Amino acid sequence: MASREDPARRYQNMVEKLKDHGLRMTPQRLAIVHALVSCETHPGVEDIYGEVHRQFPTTSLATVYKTLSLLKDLHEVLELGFPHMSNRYDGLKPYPHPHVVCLRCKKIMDPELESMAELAEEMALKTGFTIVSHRLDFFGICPDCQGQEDA
Amino acid sequence: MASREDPARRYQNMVEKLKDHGLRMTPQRLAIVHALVSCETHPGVEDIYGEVHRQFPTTSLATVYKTLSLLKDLHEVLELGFPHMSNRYDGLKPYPHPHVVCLRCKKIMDPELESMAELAEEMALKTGFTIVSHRLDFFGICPDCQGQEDA
DNA sequence: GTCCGTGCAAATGGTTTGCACGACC
DNA sequence: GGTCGTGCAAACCATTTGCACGGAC
Repeated sequence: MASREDPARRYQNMVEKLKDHGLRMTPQRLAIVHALVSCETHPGVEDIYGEVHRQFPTTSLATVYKTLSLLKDLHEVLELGFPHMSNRYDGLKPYPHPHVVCLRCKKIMDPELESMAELAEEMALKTGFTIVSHRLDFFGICPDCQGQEDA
Repeated sequence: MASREDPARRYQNMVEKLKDHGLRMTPQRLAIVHALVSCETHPGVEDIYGEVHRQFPTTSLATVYKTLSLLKDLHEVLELGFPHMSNRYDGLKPYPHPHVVCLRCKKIMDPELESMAELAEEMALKTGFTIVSHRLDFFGICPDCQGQEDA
């Protein structure tokens, strides 16, 4: 039973969505979609570019950016922008959810937190805002990096 | 009784902190600190620059950035970076806390939410991360903007 | 055959930096 | 008087855009 974040299913979803919108399925686009669903670690543009470039050495960074922008508009990928590091992308769970970022190795993980929906609700009530999205990030040091001496 | 976010108190705190670190109190710096504490709306660099520039017309944007960077390092101001809009600053509550951002008028407010500490705790337990900071933003439409027709 | 997507290169824009003059202590 | 801060201009750098060729349908 494939979960909602099953890579194969997500791959199909993305391809279908692109086709449904009359967009052409080029090898580069397929490779970008594949890179997105094959990576649990919230890849950056350079990661995706590297992956795609291995298969299609003429691929440009601009194409990666353009395709990511498309998928973002179709709500098939979640873009995580950071002030002091380049964007990271989540194609497996393309909806707002909490993240934990390791400040040392830049790894990004998805913690299990249930209470976000309630928090958004509480927010809307207290402020009168109509909430359309949110962003919750924790920053710290991951278990792997805690053992290491060097800064 | 001045609250912890009292502008006058925050102004004093910042000035003291700067002095304690052997930093010079120039008129520009005082004006920047003043602009920071006089604004409830999480001003952007341009806002602060505008305010300071009114008093000291020779002031440059670079000076504003440099001073903000200093205050940030001293944990006397909270910097809020956003992917698609320029940084906003909070000198009244220079510690991590939730924000609500109006997508239309770019207003930023501080909602009252208690449960963040527990959430961070839960996070640390579940992931093994040592959490050092966090960021929680809600995005939506504020009450003032909900009445307006135009997009 | 038509139109869209690609890839190159140049532009963008907020932020940062280098440097020389002038101001603070 | 020595050092730090300022202000100007140039550098930065991830991301975006313009445009002409080539590929998808």
